[in-house]
Amino acid sequence: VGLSAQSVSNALHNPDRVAPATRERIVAAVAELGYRPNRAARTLRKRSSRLIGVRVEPSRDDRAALLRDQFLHALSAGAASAGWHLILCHADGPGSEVTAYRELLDTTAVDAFVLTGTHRDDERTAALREWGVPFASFGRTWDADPVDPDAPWVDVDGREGLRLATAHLVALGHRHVAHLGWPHDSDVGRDRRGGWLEACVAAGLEPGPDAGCEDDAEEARSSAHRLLDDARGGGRPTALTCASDTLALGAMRALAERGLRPGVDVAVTGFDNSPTAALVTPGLTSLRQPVRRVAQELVRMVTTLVAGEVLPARHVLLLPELVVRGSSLPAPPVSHLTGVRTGGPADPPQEDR
Amino acid sequence: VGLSAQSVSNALHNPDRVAPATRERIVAAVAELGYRPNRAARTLRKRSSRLIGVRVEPSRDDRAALLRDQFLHALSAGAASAGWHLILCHADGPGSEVTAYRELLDTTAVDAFVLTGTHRDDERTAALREWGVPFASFGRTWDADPVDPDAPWVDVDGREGLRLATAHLVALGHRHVAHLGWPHDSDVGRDRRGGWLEACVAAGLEPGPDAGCEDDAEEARSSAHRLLDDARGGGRPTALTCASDTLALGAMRALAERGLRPGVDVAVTGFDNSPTAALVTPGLTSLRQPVRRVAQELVRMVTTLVAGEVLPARHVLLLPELVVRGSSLPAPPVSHLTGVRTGGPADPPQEDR
DNA sequence: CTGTTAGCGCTTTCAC
DNA sequence: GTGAAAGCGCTAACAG
Repeated sequence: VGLSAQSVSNALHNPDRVAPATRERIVAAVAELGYRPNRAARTLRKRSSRLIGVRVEPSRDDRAALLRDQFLHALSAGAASAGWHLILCHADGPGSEVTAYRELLDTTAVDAFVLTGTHRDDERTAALREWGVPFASFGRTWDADPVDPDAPWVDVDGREGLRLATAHLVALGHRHVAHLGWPHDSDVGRDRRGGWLEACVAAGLEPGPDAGCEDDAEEARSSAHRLLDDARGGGRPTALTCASDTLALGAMRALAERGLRPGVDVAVTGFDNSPTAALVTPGLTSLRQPVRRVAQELVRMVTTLVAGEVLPARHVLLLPELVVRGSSLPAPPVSHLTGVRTGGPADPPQEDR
Repeated sequence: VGLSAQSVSNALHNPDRVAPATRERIVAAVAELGYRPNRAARTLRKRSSRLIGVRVEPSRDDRAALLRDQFLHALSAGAASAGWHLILCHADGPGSEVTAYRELLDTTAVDAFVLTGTHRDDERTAALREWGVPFASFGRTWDADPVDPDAPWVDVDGREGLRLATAHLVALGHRHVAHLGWPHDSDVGRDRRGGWLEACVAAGLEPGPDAGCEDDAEEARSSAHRLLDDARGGGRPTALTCASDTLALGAMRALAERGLRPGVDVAVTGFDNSPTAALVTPGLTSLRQPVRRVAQELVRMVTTLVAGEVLPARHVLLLPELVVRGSSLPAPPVSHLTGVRTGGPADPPQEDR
């Protein structure tokens, strides 16, 4: 346009440093010629790539881990709207994850990381903290470290979720509500179990039996059988709250093996509201995680941190929402001949607030 | 090490241009100092980023689209083992996808793309072809374009899959096998339906009724009801092959509404072997897509293309594998008291060949 | 076989 | 308000 490259750069990034008229001319030319700044050159110069590293974990076929797919999409959407991109980071084991992070960092390939499923004494948070790399985590860090328990995270309130589920069951008249959760050394598991316990106590009920097992449908099946043989809390449980959809689906299999109908004979609730929950018959009552909002918050956090600004809130705890389907409702599905259905695949469109 | 930067570069990328002794010295120093070449600088100089662009599509809650998650992981693994990385590309609508690709290209952010779910007259393949950008697709391009029907793809043989499923049902004694597929304008749907038809004919059976609907569990439910009311092919269908797990799950709901038991009263098969298939009760017989191999082939293809070499095979068609579970087996699940189970969540570990 | 030169496209700094 | 100079870290091309 007869101007120096510099003015173009300024016009695009420091609009106030350039005469309004000149700027207009430049912007017009940029649009017309379809000019796009070169990412690599900018990265080289600014030592910042506007790239967020995320690890994609291997999926196990026996887990209803579908949340991850939605999460990645939402995260990608959030990043895109802020002019950022996601780069996937591959690590085979838990140990190699830190190595993979280091490599991405050293090659100036990423500015920040988003972690998922952080746990107590997580080596990833420790490493990133030590390196001074911006990051945020989906899931509390559950950090016992008194030095800096302040790693930024966004999480969904599992305790409140299980309180909601349990209260829902109590409202339906259940007096013997059991819980199928994760092992006792799991912070998330303890949190969710706590919600069940609180709701039972709040309703003046003696809590039913509870069990903890890995997030595996087969283990859940055996554990559910044990719970159904247990009469603590006053008689066989008539309702079963589970810490995840995977566990709930395992429990539903146990019910089927005993000739019991989910909802009608024993109410079952899950957690995550995975697509599977809507697809099984009867539909699985579950707790929807506000994945979109989680992702938005995470992007906001890491971009803020990369900009060197201070976070308004280092921890965000969002509320899950109960989605009621047939697995917790006493009425059996109505015949197709009547055209009436009970909670099934045709849930109302899910506007993820 | 008292050597020039150049020799270091050579030692790492053109090992034969440097004296073996010098090279060893360099390699040792590199390891000791933890030197990592800067990605941005290399990209700038070589005009190549070793980045593959992939779009993550929005997930709908009513589809068992879990394959995507596994696929992304496998692709990431394949890329990593070749020294490449995946960058996620976000696009809201189908139109903006091409725009998003263009932007990633213009900023030299990516060297190639991997597409999924390509269809006839796909604007993405058209654009990438026109731009001369290396890409490969998971899913045939079904290209009717006679000019260059040669876009590289990897796909899974749906026709053979439905042949396998149908043959399995025929072997169990079913004589009235229906098919629940996708709309007739879907190439994939036609392909899978063809497999069912062929297997029926090969077994000397009059094909049962068939229906096509969108990949939506609710639509599948109504369609399944219609099929079960249909007596073409000689009597009410006793088996139902479906073009996807989502459809099969919708069909299983229809069965439940009629008081029919999957497997025992009407056999059902799906396609994809999504995690949901293993988690429902009874387990859903399905066709496993060799996702890992698909991903490996795709990475091999795009890296070969980027290197400017010629592809040994531009099209790779892989075979799915039948995974038999309770939904297609006549015996009802054995009581838990006996300890014996029929096809359920505890499938043997799945070594994705 | 090794070192020097140059330049990828951009932006920070500083004259003008 | 605008332009010139310099350099981010790397590697292709060539000279020594």
